[in-house]
Amino acid sequence: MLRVSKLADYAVVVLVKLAADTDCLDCAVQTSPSLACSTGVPEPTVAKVLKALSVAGLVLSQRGARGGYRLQRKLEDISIAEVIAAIDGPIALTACVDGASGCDVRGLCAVHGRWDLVNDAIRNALTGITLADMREAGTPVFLRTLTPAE
Amino acid sequence: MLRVSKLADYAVVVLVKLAADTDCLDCAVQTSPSLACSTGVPEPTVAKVLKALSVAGLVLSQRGARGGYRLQRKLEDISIAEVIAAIDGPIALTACVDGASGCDVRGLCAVHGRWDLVNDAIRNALTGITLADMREAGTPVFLRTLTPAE
DNA sequence: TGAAACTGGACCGCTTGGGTCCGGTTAACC
DNA sequence: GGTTAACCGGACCCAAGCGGTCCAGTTTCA
Repeated sequence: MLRVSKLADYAVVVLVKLAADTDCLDCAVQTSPSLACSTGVPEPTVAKVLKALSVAGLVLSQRGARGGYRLQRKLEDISIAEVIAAIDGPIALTACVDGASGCDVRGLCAVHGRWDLVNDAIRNALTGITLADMREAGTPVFLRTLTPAE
Repeated sequence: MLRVSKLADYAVVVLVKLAADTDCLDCAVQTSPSLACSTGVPEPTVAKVLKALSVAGLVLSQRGARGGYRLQRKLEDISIAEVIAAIDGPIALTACVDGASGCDVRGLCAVHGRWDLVNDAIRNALTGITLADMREAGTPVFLRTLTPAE
């Protein structure tokens, strides 16, 4: 299904939320419990996401009392590709990308190493979209008549 | 990891192989056992892939003795997006795409409905690549300047 | 010194993809 | 007309990975 993990989805939500309340980067930090509350994502999950974003250099963490997280860069400077890579690892569609690991039928494979083409296309597409683009839809907080269509 | 399923990977391999031996569409069909042999993919798996490709209209199946499969269109007319959609279902990165099903925190979600942007970008990227492009790898053609965007 | 918050790791259940198997149906061939 | 070869359409099982949780440790502020 070519899906992105839920964690990556949460990461985008959390990052946008993180920017929404602290439009200046040096303002007060936000804690993971508060982010969990404002996003509706369970707190331990938020913590896990923030941790991954921290090691990836997308957010800054501040330990101790009055600690928390804040954005390290502006939303405009963070691409979706970076977020996905931070959470789910490098963007690689198949196992046999650049011959990394055991493609046991490589000798027979008619498209060996050609997924790189697809990978690059996807990567370029994701790099071209920033978190700021994602936020645009969210700002009208009365978001589109919540039709619980089911 | 934004991965594509192995089945979709196999599908591409099988389709390219299917075209390699029958460059004219009306030639003899190929059976799933023979495709399994020439691609190295287990036969039941090949059969499953071919079945899915058949219902998607990418290959034609011929039942009975001397039956088998053949391409319904040329490789140049089949995009990677179609193959992935045939195997893994519609290309949708997250569950909440176009509000399909239960995003239980939709009211809080700051990027509600914005993944469509990413989905479209991915879909366009995948639609622009055909199976013929994938096949080119068989010959040592360095037809691109594959600049990894990172 | 205690409380608040991040850090790092382990852990677990569930979903889902990958793979297999079997009976049924169709069509060519003898 | 019977046999055989191949697809068809399920059901089924196993393992890996993901989502989610928990806990002990560390850091910092009041």
